[in-house]
Amino acid sequence: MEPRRSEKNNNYSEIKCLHCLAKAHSFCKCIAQDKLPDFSKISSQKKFKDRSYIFLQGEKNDYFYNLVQGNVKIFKVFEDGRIQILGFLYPGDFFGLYSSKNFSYTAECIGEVTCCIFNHKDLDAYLDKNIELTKHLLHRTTNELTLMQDRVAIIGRLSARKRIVNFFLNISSQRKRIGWQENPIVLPMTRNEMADYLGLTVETVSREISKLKSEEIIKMVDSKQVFLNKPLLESELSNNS
Amino acid sequence: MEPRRSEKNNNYSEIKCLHCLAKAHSFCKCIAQDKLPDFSKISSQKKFKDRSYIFLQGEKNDYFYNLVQGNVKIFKVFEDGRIQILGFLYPGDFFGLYSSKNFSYTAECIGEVTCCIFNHKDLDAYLDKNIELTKHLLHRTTNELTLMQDRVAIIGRLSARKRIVNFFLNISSQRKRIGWQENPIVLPMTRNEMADYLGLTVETVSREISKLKSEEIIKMVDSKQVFLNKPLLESELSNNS
DNA sequence: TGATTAAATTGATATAGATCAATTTAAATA
DNA sequence: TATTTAAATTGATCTATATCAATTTAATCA
Repeated sequence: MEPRRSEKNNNYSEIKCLHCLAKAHSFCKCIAQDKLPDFSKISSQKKFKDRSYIFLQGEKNDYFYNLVQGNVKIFKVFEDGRIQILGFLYPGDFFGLYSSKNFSYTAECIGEVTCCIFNHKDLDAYLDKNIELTKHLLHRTTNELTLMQDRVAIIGRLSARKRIVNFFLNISSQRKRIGWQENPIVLPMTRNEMADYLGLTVETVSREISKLKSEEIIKMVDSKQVFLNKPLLESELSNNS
Repeated sequence: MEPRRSEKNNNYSEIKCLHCLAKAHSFCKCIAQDKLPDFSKISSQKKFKDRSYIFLQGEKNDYFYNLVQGNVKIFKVFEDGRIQILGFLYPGDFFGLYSSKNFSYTAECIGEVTCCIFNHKDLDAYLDKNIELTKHLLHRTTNELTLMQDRVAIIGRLSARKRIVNFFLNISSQRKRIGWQENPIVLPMTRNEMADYLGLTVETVSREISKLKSEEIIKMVDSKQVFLNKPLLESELSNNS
């Protein structure tokens, strides 16, 4: 009989949100337990393979995504093939944006990824019923805006060395925020991706990291793990020489 | 007797929104006529002098601002005095952000300015009563975020020339949007401010503008007005040489 | 209106970071 | 485990933009 379980789709429909791993960090964390089954209905979960595209810059944007598992990078591509990475996303981050224009960037999976997918219309209708959620989404979006403003300033005005130092410190505090160890940090991205994120070239990133190593401001645990001498890094940032 | 007019303050209290010049472009444009007197009560209007600061980076942020008249620039200052301008604001733009952290940038008047000022608490309480407004604010903030992402890509990856070309074209379409003439554009800011906005120096801005002039891609009507050869400018942007 | 101050332009030079190229190291795969 | 492929590092050189400095033009003020 299965009266309701299979009514909508194969995504556990009404129960998936109850067991969601990312809920604690997601925009939907403010939804009360008893409202979750209803909320569950307006999204579906989908898995993506390593390096697959979730959507492409320029495509029609009808969906809003919430990252549940894995990492996603969002980036813009220029006519000449140059790339600017806008962000490396973590579980609980949302993307695709809440508006029905075209995607202004591409979203690509780094490793295996699971996302919740919301149709704009459905999400919009749900927001009408839940002002708390709407306000929370507004807060999160405002926060994203502030971070993006920081990046404009960093890319517009800081030297390569300072951009990298700042990048390391940011990763460290991000890790702390979500309860991971803040010191040896892990760089899940390649040097090339770091460069594309910081508005630099691989070579410059590599050279500057080498310098920081030789000055013992950082220490490589292995090629992906970096131990930070935080006081020295902080002083690097406020150093006007 | 004046039973209600002076109840709250000297800001026309309940009627100022009815006559607001900026309403058509403001986040509050979705508020119905009959709800305006109530909405009017949660903000006050204030005038600011040319070059005065509305708030400073780092100060406690208890207010949300909506620009009614004039222009405002928002910018970040670094320890060494360098500046990164985040935006030149027009009537209908909001700033100060809807969140109670510290201001992450400074807001300064360009010319005489009039602002609507909202206390966070009061605005927050009002949003609870008006989901339409909350959603609209979310939309606008999302839009700001998209624009800021564009700027990260532009500053991170485009040459000085392309940044300037893009800047001119943006001003032109912004003017069109608010119903002003889109071709000779007016540059209300100094070359120095342009440089601080684009992550360049004055000298570079000046030189690149001179080149565009000599190549007849732009033509100066006077030092502040620029006539754009739009097709040529557009092709500059997609030019990979 | 002339004097003062600020803004913009132009030139000469320096340099941070890009580009091109080779090598080393690490990761993926047969 | 050896082989292939990709990522990272390092070197040599170039170039776009910054810096320093002088001049011109425009704006402000007494």
